[in-house]
Amino acid sequence: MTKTVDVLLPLPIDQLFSYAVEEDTEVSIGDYVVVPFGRKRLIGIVWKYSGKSDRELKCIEQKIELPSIRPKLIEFAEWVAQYNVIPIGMLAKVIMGGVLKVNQIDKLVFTKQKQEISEIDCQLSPEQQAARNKIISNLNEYSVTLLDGETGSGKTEVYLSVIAQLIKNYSIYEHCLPKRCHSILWCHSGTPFFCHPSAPTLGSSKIDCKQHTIQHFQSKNWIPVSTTCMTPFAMQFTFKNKRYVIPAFNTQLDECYNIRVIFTKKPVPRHWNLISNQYTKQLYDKDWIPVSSTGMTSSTTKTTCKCSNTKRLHTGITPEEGNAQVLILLPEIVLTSQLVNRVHSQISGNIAEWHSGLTPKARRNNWLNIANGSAQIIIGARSSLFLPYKNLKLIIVDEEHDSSFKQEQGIIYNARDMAIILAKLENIPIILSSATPLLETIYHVKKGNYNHVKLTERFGGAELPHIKVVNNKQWISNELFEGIKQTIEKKQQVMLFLNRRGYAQLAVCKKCGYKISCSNCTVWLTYHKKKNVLLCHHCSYQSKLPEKCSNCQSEQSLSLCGIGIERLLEEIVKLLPNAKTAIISSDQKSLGSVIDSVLKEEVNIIIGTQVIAKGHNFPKLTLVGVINADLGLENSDLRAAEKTYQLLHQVAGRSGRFNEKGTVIVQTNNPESLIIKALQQQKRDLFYEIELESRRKAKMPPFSRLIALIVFGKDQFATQKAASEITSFLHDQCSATIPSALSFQCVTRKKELEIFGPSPAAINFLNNKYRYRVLLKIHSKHSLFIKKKLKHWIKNYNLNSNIAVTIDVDPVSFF
DNA sequence: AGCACGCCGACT
DNA sequence: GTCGGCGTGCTC
Repeated sequence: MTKTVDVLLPLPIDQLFSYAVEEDTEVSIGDYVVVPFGRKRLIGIVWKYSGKSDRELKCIEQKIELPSIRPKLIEFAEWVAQYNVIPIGMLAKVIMGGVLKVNQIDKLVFTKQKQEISEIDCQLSPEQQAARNKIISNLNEYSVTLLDGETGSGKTEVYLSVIAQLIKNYSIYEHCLPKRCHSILWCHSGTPFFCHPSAPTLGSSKIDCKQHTIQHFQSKNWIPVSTTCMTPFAMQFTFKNKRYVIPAFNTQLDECYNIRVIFTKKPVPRHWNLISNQYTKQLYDKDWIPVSSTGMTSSTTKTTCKCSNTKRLHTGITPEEGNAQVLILLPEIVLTSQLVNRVHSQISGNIAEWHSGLTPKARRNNWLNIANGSAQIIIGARSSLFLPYKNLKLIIVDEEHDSSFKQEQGIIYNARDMAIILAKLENIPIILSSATPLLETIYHVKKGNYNHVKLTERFGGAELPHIKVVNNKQWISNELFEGIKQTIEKKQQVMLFLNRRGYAQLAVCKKCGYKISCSNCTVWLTYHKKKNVLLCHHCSYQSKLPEKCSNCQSEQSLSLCGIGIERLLEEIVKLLPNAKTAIISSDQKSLGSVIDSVLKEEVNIIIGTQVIAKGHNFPKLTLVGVINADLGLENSDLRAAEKTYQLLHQVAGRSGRFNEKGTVIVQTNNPESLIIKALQQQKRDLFYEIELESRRKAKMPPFSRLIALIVFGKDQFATQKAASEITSFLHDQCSATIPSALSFQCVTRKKELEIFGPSPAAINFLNNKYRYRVLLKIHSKHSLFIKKKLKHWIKNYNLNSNIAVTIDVDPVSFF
């Protein structure tokens, strides 16, 4: 009987496809294969062994010689797909990273970069040292640690130092290798002692390790094992005069891990083939990989291959089991290259960047480096979670509160949350770093689920800025104006923060009150003076500013209302004609040159939106002006308060570093609000406490779970109807009269689920489509039941309609 | 996702 | 008469 396997293909489908495996090809789970699909050929991943099929199956054409993906990644992908209600095929796409294409297989040649690991060259303060040690003491299993501290307290230094240590723990020094023996085994203390069956030669030849070699490995908790005797069924060895006997080799193979086998330059003994062929194959199947030392000749490599999975090493990829891999997740692409540079200057190791902005060549190279284990530090955005790591040992989520971790387009998932799941599955530690953690994180810290490492000292003893609150009556209040003037006179820099792009929020007719709105969406168009267009910030629709009102035809009646950063710049120039200004917003293509000119002090007033809140350090900046602190609170968003607080805190943190104490002037209409008070008095924890309490009362996350459904379509009536239908379907499914034996369950379910809506979305009409929202609030731990029902309903409903439904699990935005 | 098939309008 | 629009459906 021929073997059949289920293959996952990179298609937006929630389905696996079965294929037959021909006798002479050997595939196992996790391999990349080329399969015929329709009239095309595609690369997919062997996902599982398949059951019987009643149809004639096509055959797998070819196995691609790449390291197969780890079983945990399959588990993770399944989990993510199920939790977020994503078609599983979409995960094949992210795993393969857009690198594996049928017509480019020959390009998958890996160029090796060999780098020695060197010491970290930055000095940690005693506090940072303590934080580092606390984290390092617990690197062997799953744990979540909140690394908490103000901007400038050295969170990055601490985690980089942790990474350097971790990588060093796992790396094997070439110069430490003993010269005289054929092979040596090292296994991690605390793990069962198992040895590679290639060991028998050790029985007769003495291990001649230099003292410092042993010390080196012992200091890293590795224990040398020398075998004295070995049969296929039992093995003995001695360590520190104590004799260990391993009864049956293969029965406990599953438990082996953390064992390194190092081959020396000498050829592997001939009888290895004879004795251990089947066991070697088993080891390969269990993902044991020999670490070959450099200098091994190609003929030796071939000998090694013969006795195992013959094809694995043919691509020229040397598996490097010894490397540990660390993933640093960042919220935004622009931050990755900055961090890459910083890491390069502090740790030397193989660094790979990963985000959607890479060139195809870099993408391919980085992916291969990650897949074969030679990339040690991976700095990436959301999608890097799904890469086929070989030996992932630590995850760091920097700026963990940042809502950019929530992917809103295509597949909807929250990379921060999924990172925690991945860490749990892999049983590895994860560090969440932020000055203003998510409320959820604080909640878990309080409950004792997460560790808390706090840094309280800022770099160079810099003090927290002084925060003044001013009533928001003018765009630029007198206090702020005076502040700017004084700061410039002192030859320091000012940053003005206004979270609104463009020139004016909207154009309104003075005669009839008509407001110009987008023709595709129900939003007002924003006037951008530089481009001289009215622009829709949701669908990018553009139009010219009309001469006369399109509603009442009166000429010259349009008035521009509201202030955006372009207008703010104009006002500043009016007030301070000699000021040297720069503007930073997401409308610009390259931020780098602007940031450079700020650092070179060619600029003394920086005006910007959101983007300036993140990451950039300007040493000469001592005054931050928040033009309108209330902007984020306009929409009815569950997290509005939290997000606004985080943003303002983050912006305020830009002010005053090194030896200058900074000032922040906040203009607001609600000086008495909790957010502003907490910000002004620097009482972050009080804010969190009150906010948590209000969430508890409203039974909102983290005290419940939310799922948002967005129903959208071109026909308003049909869309509304579909939204009502899905709502009543859910009502029926979750509270209907069900046979009495199950009734208890149903009563619970009724209590467990609340359904709100349908209601027109905050932006009722977007991209030419009408939108309705339904919000589900789940009070139990498990939401899978509902997700399955939803999936089913959508699958059937979409068969004959123009209506689409997106399912947003744990929504972050609510428009 | 692609890429077919299929069923109706403006053209040599 | 046909070229071509994109609505629907399938891919092991």
